[in-house]
Amino acid sequence: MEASAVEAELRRVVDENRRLRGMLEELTRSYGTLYQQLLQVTQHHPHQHQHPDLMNNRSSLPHTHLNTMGAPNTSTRQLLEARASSTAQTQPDAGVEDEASDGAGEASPSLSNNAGNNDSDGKRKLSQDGTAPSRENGEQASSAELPGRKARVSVRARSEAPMISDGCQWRKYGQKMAKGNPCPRAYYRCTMAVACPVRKQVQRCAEDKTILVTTYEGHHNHPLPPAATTMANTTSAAASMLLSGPATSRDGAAALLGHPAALFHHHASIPYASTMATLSASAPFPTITLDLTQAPGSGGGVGGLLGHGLQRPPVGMIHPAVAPAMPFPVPSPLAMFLPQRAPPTAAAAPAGLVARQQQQQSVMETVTAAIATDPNFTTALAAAISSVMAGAGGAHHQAQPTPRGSNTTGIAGEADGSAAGAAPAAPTTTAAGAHAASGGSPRLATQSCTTSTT
DNA sequence: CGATTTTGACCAGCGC
DNA sequence: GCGCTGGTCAAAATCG
Repeated sequence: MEASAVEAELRRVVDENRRLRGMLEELTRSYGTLYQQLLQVTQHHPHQHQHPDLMNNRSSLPHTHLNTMGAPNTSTRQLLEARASSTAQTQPDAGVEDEASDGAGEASPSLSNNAGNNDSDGKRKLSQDGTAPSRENGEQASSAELPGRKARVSVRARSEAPMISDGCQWRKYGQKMAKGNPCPRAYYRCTMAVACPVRKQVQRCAEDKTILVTTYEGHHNHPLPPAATTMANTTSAAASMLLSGPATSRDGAAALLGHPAALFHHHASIPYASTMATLSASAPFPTITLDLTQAPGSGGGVGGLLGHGLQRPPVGMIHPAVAPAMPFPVPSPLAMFLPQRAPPTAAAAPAGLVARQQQQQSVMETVTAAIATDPNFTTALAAAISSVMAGAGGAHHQAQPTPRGSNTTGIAGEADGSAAGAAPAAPTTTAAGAHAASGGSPRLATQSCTTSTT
């Protein structure tokens, strides 16, 4: 009896495996189709905006927004289609530009409007931004953002270094002791351009000093190096998501809390946010936190994903300084947040080229293996795909507490107890970090999305 | 010597 | 109005 039961179960799993495989293949096809369409669109619509930020985004989109996804993504297609239509309706002047860029987000009213409306910058603006018409003009391109709202994107990453490497040049302009944290908070501004408005705060987590919390604010008004492009896209897109959310809501983040899928579908340009994003609805500034603290080996969700090889991007996107140290290639945006390690080995670059094809060929096998080795993951993947295919209405935002025990994600299962950070409502900053010890699966839905798209 | 960091002072917002 | 806090300035110090 028992043997037959096991056999039946095995058969069921095999069938499920086969079914999922088919779904993945379908997603792969969809991805390819979408990518081709995107290429066509970008080719047929030459630059219409001179804003360097937008230009930068456009050029980087195919790689950073799609490739880093690492896998087929029907929702991305849905996103682009939806955005293409919405763009045509709401921003006829913008053409397809916004479709390829981060759209309203990139124009980031958060900063542009801040430049004009936010009084906190008052006097400094006169001295710093007054000479930077590009900032004013370029970022005023977008009117989608509500005035006075200032989005921030917080990134949590484990790092021994005083500051994570994100590809940009920063100059420290201040340091303060923040209340409730023995570690000082450092203030940096981007120095890659004279009047670049981007600033960031760096502070170690009070609970776990190995975690470095970097908060970005603003949008670069200059071209970015490749290493920084993805980061900029990610943060700006995340910020735009917060700021361009339902206009009727006082807080876009709050609105999104109930629709995590909206985050994913509406802003697929946030390649990783769906994996570990936490939205703060009540903070002075709408803040989205990208939690990258759960590196491989820590038992965290992200590590679980990486461990399963599901976030394999094209090797070209691998951060050379980190990739060699990772069990699997890490998307550059992730890699750049990881603790800086020794310089890349000589074998890193060539190995990447060689591995590229091998990876593409073995992704399916890897996924299959992952599914086979983690039953929970199977369920998670199925649920994720189902949720994606069902549209944006089916998921729950991670910030909404999920009943304990409903551990349906393989990630959560693997990270059960340690990384299933309960971030109920996340009142202030980020509660999704590895230090969040309470159970639940607040990231259930968004992780599922990630699972299905990476 | 220019760029960057340090650090005390200043300012604005907010709560009481 | 006052005090607290976060954020920034800017002179001095330090670095390369």
